[in-house]
Amino acid sequence: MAEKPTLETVAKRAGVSIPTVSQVMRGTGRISEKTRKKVLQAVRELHYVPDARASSMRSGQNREIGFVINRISNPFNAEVISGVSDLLELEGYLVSVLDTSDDAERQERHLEAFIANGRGGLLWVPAIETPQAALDILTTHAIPTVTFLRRPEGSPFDHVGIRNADATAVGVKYLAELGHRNIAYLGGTGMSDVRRKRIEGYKRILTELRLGEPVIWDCHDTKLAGLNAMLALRQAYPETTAVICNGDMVALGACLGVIGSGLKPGREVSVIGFDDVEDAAVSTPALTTMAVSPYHLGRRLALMLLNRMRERDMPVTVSDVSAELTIRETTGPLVPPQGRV
Amino acid sequence: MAEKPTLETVAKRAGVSIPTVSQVMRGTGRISEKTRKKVLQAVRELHYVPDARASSMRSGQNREIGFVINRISNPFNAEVISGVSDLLELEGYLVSVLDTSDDAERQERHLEAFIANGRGGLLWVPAIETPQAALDILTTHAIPTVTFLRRPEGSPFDHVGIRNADATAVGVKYLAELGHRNIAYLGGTGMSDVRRKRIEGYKRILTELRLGEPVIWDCHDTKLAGLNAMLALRQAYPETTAVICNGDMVALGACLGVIGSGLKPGREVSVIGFDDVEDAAVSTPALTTMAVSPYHLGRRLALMLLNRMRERDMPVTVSDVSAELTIRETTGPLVPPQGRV
DNA sequence: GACATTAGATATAACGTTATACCATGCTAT
DNA sequence: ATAGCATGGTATAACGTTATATCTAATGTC
Repeated sequence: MAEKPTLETVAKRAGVSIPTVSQVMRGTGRISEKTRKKVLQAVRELHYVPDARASSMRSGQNREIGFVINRISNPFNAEVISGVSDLLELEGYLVSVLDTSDDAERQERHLEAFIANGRGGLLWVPAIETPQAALDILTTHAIPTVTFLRRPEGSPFDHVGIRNADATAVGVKYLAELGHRNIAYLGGTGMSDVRRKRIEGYKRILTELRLGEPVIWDCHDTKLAGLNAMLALRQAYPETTAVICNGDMVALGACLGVIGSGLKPGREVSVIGFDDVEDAAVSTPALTTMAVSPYHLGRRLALMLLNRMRERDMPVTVSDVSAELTIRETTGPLVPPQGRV
Repeated sequence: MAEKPTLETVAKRAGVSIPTVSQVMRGTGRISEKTRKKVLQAVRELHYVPDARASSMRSGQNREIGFVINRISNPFNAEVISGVSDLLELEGYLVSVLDTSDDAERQERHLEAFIANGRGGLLWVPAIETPQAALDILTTHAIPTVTFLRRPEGSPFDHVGIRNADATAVGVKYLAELGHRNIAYLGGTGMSDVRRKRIEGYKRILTELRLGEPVIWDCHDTKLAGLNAMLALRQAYPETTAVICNGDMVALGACLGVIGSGLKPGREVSVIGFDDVEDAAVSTPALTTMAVSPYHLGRRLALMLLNRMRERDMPVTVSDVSAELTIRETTGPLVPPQGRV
């Protein structure tokens, strides 16, 4: 039932002034060992916790960092969050995560709330249909921001991403070397920056290697959607013998679809994923995928934000890391439809 | 480069006083349509966003709610977060998520930060080794709190959980009816409230049905851990023909382990999971599991917090929902080890 | 012994809001 | 004409901190 303790309460109990308590809490100023002890004692007794709002308002500093992300539940994102948190917490920051579900309106609410709370910095995976206004509001409020994965048109922010076009090309090329000629791109909806780049790489290598016409099949980024999409795709384009997917979840679903058709991934149909989530190595058959280490990507992301926060007028940095072709069991040489060659 | 806009800036530009702007923003007080228009115009021009810290400090209200959770990346938790967010955002609240990784020290930092920011309410999955002190600090600061899944000893908070003991007993009983006599409990580490309850139910039904001695096998709550644990378990107790698992991830891993031994889940070894995550229905073979709807659980959780926030001195409520046996393909009648009966 | 220096503390104002109380008007009723 | 009352707005203080300036002893210097 006790009143919420404040600096004043503590000061009274310790028999000192308010600024003294404040200085003890922060370890600044000149304080004798004797009064320090007295104050800390009072703090303990009252369970005093400084009010971060008042503090950050007055000092203009906030050790809380926001991570506005498109889907918390995506395992890839979840691992990124781990990497980010581990590094930032070591530096004394706190990371709180806001999920937009890729909904631009929800995202706008979150960004506003973020600004309203005067947070120290922002990590941001922009929602797919992010309007220019969202960028503007962040710049006018001078929020240190680093975007992740998706980089909106004309963004003035630092960025950590993936070499999507190159990675996809590498994957398709590998499939071509295995003898596949009808290679589809499976997964994703709408035209996010990421997907556009990947499809760009896909088309580029297709024409470069003089393979067939591009086949692009939309679906959401879940296993179930991948499963259904794979079935539908094989119905529409039965000549397809290999797919490269927009993400591991889709790829894992696609494998289930292949199995469901009585075939075997890596035999009749080859499947390549993207991300290398934990499950990829563990599922059966183990998924061939374009691997990036989400945990380390998270650390890099956090690091870049720290730099930006320390040096507000650094030139804008864009850091794209490459993905590595990780060959497992869902890819294999082309086998002719029936009988032997 | 413009200064950060405040009520003062807006007031000056609109040619009115500070309180007037404040009232327009909140839609309170008596304001003529004419000045309202003027003020809103100025707000738009300056991209003014109210400072939530100042506001919540003065008014004692905070529309931000924290969800301190043990593992964001757990798919079950991720779906709960969706349910929570959807409901609370509809009510005008903002949900920010903090991940403890089941680490008591990290959890303490998060709870302190939570209090420091004077958030409106707390949803909390306590870390496994949560000390009494963590409960104390929340009560002394009078934070409206609802715990989820795990209920610490002597907790004074509202709670939403699962009828763990009963659910586990139902699952084991079903396995027994299929003819299984050697049924192991697989998964979990340490003795969280949840696991204790489930094991309690497991042992109770075992003695009630006069089945064999309990076999309890620890492992972390991931697919990979489940896989390895299953292999080890079969090594140590080859007579085991059925397992009930601490969670779907473990169960899915266990199935992989069974497959890896050249056997088939639902045939030689039956597996039951817990939670019914999205993957459970989609994996092959589809997982039999004790289903609770995480999304709806999340909504219920959110609702309970809202009640508590509105009515601070309501009696403490504990709401345990029951899980439903959802039979799919990983359970089947006992088949004798070799040859026919 | 006068003066500067330092250690150890404090008084005061400010951060951007909102709650409360108050003050002008103009209008109605008598 | 004047009390009474809405209507539309403002002055002021307070929320809990921290930055800045200031103050008092005690110590050191010559």
